[in-house]
Amino acid sequence: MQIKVSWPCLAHQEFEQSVGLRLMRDVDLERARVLPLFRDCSDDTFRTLTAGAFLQRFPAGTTLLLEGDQVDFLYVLLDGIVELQGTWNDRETTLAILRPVSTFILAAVVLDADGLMSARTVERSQILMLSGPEIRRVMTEDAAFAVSVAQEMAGCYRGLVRALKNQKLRGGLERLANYLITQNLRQGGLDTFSLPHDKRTLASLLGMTPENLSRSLAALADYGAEIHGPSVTITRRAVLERLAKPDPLIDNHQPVTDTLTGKAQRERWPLPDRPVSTAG
Amino acid sequence: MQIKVSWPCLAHQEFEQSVGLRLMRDVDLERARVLPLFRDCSDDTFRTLTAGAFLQRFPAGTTLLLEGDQVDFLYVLLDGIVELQGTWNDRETTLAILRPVSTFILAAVVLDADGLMSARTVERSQILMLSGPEIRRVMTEDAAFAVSVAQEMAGCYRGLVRALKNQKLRGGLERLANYLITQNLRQGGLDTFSLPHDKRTLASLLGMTPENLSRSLAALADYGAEIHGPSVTITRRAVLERLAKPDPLIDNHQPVTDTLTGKAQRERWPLPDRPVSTAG
DNA sequence: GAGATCGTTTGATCGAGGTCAATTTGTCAT
DNA sequence: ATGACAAATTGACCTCGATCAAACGATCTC
Repeated sequence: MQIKVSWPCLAHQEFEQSVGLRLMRDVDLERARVLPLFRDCSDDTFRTLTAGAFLQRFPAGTTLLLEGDQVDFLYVLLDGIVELQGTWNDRETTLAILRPVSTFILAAVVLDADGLMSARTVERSQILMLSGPEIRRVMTEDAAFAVSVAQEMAGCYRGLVRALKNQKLRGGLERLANYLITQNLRQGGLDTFSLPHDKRTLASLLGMTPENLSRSLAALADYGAEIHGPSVTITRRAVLERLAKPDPLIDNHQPVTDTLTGKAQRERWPLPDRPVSTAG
Repeated sequence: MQIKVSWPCLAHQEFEQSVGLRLMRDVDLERARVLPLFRDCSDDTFRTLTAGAFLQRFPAGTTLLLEGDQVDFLYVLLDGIVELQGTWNDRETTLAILRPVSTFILAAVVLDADGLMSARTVERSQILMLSGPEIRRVMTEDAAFAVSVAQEMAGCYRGLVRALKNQKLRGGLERLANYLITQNLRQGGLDTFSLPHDKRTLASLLGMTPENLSRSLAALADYGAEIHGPSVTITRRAVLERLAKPDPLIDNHQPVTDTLTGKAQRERWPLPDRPVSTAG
């Protein structure tokens, strides 16, 4: 299904739409262009990459990639929510929840290796798929693009270091408290906000069972946070923070303003679930 | 393909030696040149990077870098052992143990950010230090080098994905069993081999307390592995593997032959502690 | 509206793993 | 050897978090 395009003919378009697959429109190109990954590359590079790319809509619950699979594409989540998960011995854990605009499985693409995690859509999602071989080829020709890839990888890496420290150094209640603080800041810092996912998923992300998450949420009433359904109210922030002890070397509290650029913007990933808005 | 560096004047050399600091000799340059990170870059790039670099010996137990510090250098461990650790709230955990030849804190260098982990020497170590700003500058000019950096980062990233899955999906005994199997394969696969670190460090790497590691080691007698001091003997491999259930998507069993190249070689890092021999 | 289904909550129980303390072993310097 | 110190082991105990089971609530279908 290689596509070599100026622009799609009608028949092509009809076919693609029938399977939820489309070539890229200008609007979509715009959205991709402003990503840190593509912002600095040459027009030529960008054109090459997007020419062979395509855009697809997936319904909720679709498995995009199974761990162990050969990875043929770099995925860019433009709309919707995607969960990255790992499995072993009938156990399953959520490694990250992605919101637009995020890339994923870049590492596997760079190394032409198989994926170490599965990816599935949590909600109906629009995803841009770029040819893996093309990415690798283009990297060797456009230093600026290769640098962007390295920076993106570095950001992802640091996200994972944070996640690992979070997991090894903190207990469940502490992880939860920090998650709420982070989430609160990301959503604007008001005293009341809402949980962005169902609790089953959240529990898996935090490395606990749903039962335990439920109890922990209740327990936070004594520590300045009250939860009713998906709604969270921080009643005594100081108390909550005394429990959570947030640390810039573990928690990334980037408030995600659209104007944010540079190194801060760069460390953008397995931050369990932070909306990184595109500047477009 | 030797690189002629302009050699330091005598006074300079004396000063440097007095603090255990040296510019690089040809032998050292050779060792660095064959690293995946430098193998593909131009002679020009390599010369630029190494000209401003220097080599230093550190005694055991030296803290090279404290988490949160600004990172000015890319470190390359040429000899010895280095531990990467993270801290929070008076707790401490080992994130990786590095053996020659490994680079570390590359992500922080790429993004010009502060380090998320501390680094300290476990044994007397020889370390090559390359200017961070130089690395960033050179990346933009030599696409091949930028690609190498991206690949190195991708390898490190995948190592961390494995570590996180290992931590979240397995229990302590399972982590230990898999550690032994991996270690055994790395050391040649004989039935008897030895633990490469003291048990305190190993416990921290595996995410458990020293007391628990001790008990777990004893418990493995029932699962086909007997441990006496630092010596491990696998008595019934099948039984041990039935407990461990090793998985290529978590455990990297690369036997580290010197001739190994390509994508396998590429995924080389936070593999808790595997000797990556330089091909030289 | 009745029933089915799924996610969440709650309770009771159990096991893994952490903590504290005491003992043993090993290593090194005197 | 002896003593000193650190590492490793062992035991007792307790906490955290997992598991099993049941009840509850919301949503959807019929």
